[in-house]
Amino acid sequence: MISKGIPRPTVTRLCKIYSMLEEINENGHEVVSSSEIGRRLKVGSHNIRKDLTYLGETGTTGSGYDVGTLKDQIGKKLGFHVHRKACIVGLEQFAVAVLSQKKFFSDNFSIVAGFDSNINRLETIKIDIPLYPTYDIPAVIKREEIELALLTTTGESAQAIADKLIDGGIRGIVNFSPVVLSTENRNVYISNIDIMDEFRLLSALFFLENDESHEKSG
Amino acid sequence: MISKGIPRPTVTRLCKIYSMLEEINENGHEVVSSSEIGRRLKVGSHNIRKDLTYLGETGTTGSGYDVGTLKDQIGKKLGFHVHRKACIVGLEQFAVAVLSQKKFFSDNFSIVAGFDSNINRLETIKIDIPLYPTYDIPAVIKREEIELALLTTTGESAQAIADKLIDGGIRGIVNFSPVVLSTENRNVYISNIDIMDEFRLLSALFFLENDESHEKSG
DNA sequence: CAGGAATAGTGAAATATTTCACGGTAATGC
DNA sequence: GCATTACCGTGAAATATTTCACTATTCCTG
Repeated sequence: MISKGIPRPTVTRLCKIYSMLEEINENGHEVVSSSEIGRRLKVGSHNIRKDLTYLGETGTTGSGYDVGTLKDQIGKKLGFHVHRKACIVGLEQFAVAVLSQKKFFSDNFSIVAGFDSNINRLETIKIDIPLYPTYDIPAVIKREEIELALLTTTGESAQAIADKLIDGGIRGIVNFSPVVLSTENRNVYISNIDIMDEFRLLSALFFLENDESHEKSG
Repeated sequence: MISKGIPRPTVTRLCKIYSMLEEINENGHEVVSSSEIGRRLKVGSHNIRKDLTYLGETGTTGSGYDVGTLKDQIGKKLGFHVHRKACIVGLEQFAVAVLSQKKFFSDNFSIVAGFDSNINRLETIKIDIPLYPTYDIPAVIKREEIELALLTTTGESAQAIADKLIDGGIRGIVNFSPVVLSTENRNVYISNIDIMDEFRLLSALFFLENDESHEKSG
């Protein structure tokens, strides 16, 4: 029983490491060290090695990790070998931008449905995934066994849409609308992404940096 | 010396609380309790109250926080009273979607410049902010005293763009390209946002949830 | 204005996470 | 094949963060 309760920060880093390994692999490198990974992620190599211990027997050599093997091990541990279906709700500019990226139709995920409350938009958009009105959300989620959703609607409708998604049995929602979604349902994971919040966080960080260096000398 | 070294998780939550307070304020509510905030953020009320102690004398009553006052206090502590200029690099669909949102031109931030390596695109886009080619990045950043950047280019050019931004003296970068940016410069904060990574994280979380509930009973 | 209910503030305890230090293993060079 | 170097794995120590328990304050009701 080596593996048990992987800490959340570790899971987050493993996901990033996985992405990085894909990238490294494309560039033709075959081995990578914990310090190299750490440098890229701005995290100590200790931390990376610790993270990797949660994979069980990491099966690595005494001189770096084999990129392909490590990627597979992370993938197996975190379930990336299971292909998952996703949908996108809200079909305005932002959604179109996302849908134009090929990677959302290969790899581990594929977007298999789009929803919008504006029926007219469904007909004018030229995308080769099936499009539905939002009232069909629960039915389509169930029928297609969709597990993930990318929510790009306005703040006003976001919570109602989320409720529909959850009603259909969605497992994860990436929320790009500017409101914080909430649900009592413990089976659903929600990731709220808000550019304005990111701006705020960054500006707070460098603001506090100055602020706190004052206080150190006081 | 009540205030000192606010923990990073606390800063992150305070930013979210700030956004939430703006929202609550619009809906006309005047007071809010720690448990209400916690419920929305999926965090314990203890945690919220602890977070708020970092504001110094929070000056609240024994029955909830005054929404406007609390917002101002967070804003003052995190530096949101200082208006900051931002720029956007990469002017394709995603950028257009962002630029159509009014909030990026009011409040605490304003986008005052756009950059793209494709000179032709600069002329065809109809947006009322000044547009420049990417080689002008350092000069414009310095001249306009831009502190934040939203990076929406492809992965290939992202790091080179980031270097230019940093060269110009940028303080924070929100990176929407799919590569993890890195810099040795300790004065620059970078937030990497990758939708694919979010999908991975969410799917890992619910995958592990099942996995770990097995192990509990074993 | 007294009693009860709801809520904030906070030091201390409990937990979680990161960092460290060091033993051990594989490749490299002589 | 021996020494050197670069690296991983990991329990233990150090830190950071969250949770708790309890006191004090305000509001509400009668």
